[in-house]
Amino acid sequence: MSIEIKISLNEGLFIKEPQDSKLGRNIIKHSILMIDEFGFERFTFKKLAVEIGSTEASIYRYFENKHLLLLFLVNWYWEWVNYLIKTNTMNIDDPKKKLQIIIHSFVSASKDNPGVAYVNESKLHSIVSAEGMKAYHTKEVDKENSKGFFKSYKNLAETVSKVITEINPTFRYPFSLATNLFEMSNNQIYFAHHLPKLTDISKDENEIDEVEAMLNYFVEKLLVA
Amino acid sequence: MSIEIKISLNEGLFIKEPQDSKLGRNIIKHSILMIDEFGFERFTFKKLAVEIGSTEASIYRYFENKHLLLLFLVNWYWEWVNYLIKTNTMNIDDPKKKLQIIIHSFVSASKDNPGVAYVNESKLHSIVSAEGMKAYHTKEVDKENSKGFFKSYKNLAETVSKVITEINPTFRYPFSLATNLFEMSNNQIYFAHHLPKLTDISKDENEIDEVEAMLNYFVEKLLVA
DNA sequence: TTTAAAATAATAGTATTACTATCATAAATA
DNA sequence: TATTTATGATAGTAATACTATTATTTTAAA
Repeated sequence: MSIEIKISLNEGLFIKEPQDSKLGRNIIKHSILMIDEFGFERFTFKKLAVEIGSTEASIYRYFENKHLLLLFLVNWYWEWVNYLIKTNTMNIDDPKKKLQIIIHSFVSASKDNPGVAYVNESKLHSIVSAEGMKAYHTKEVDKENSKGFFKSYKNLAETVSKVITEINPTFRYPFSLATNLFEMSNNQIYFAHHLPKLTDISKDENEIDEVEAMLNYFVEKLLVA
Repeated sequence: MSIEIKISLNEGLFIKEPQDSKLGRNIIKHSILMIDEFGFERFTFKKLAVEIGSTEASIYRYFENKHLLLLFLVNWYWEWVNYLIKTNTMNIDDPKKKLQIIIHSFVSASKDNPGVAYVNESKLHSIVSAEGMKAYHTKEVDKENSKGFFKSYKNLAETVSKVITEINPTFRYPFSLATNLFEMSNNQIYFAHHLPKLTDISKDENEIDEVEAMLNYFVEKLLVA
């Protein structure tokens, strides 16, 4: 017996719910592995089809194109982080403690978690860190935004901004700080791995902990000190 | 009579220096306009060639591919911001004042400037804000980094981090803060335009000034208060 | 001013990508 | 068992991202 988590996402993100069939779950699973391995640009539906022993046509029955597949994965991740935050802060009253848990979730949504069989949360985190922003840096943002394709990120920002406001009701930039904590977390981890001169976070060691400490320090200074 | 600025960039970024010929400058000029108009994904050398009345083959003599062209433009922008910072802080002693000027340069490297004939700095700023991160979020980062293709960004981070350290010598994250100020500036402007629920910056009005005020506030809190 | 060198244009061609369409077969369900 | 539904196999198209070749124009040197 096990607890099953199914994350529901905006129906416009897919043609057919991939989480409800074996092939669909296989698409999710192997697209995560392959995007992480080859990068988004070099990832194609053709390669994915070969990998999972299916065909391009079959994959196109689930996702309109690889951009929407990425958007699906990124949304899944945002929802996942939201879920982690909700469950882990549920019984916590102190908003400062809550924000610490949020920051911990941002930097390590991968570790310690039960997880979903067909999602490698750790690799999905890498993808979000390395490719996530490509999901909303396109000429279709406005159209896609009106369809609610970024709802999960907005929810996340909303959740975090509320905690920020709880800590300091006079702070004027709760949403900007919320998104910046998330973006900065991803960015600085990415920099530590690939462009170390752009960050103070050291590679190879426990950069996760360092980023966490840094974000906590920033938040302390901005909201409390 | 006029002052001419020529920004020299890493020679690996291009096959033939585009700033030294009419066609090259045309490539720069119209690629900026077209990437801004259509977005990076939909921009192609074919379309650019038609636009400037040249051919794909001719453009390929200047740039290996469109990714390297983007990297060229983004590097140009980084150098340009660096140049603005240098000239505008030259006679300033107070490091806090210097950082204010730096922040001003980040948010509005477009306005008030003399500029270069074949570069629309304002649109280039939009491109950096919307597409800039794509220049280093690829599977080739490490290889390209070893070739020095991100030198200009590192220089910028170095310059800014020094000022940060001048303000507060005990601050432990000068590089992370430097890059974050830059990234946050671009991000929050982009959010204000396209995903307003993710930011506190209001659209349409003078979002530039708002972002500037926010970053100044953050810096004040983090380094001084 | 002629001549050679260099830059650009014109044209063609290839492999890959991002799809769409059709039909056959297998699996699930009524 | 019949029938809908999902998947597989196969084919095909238009666009993209190049490379190669040859012709023509521009520039610079002799």
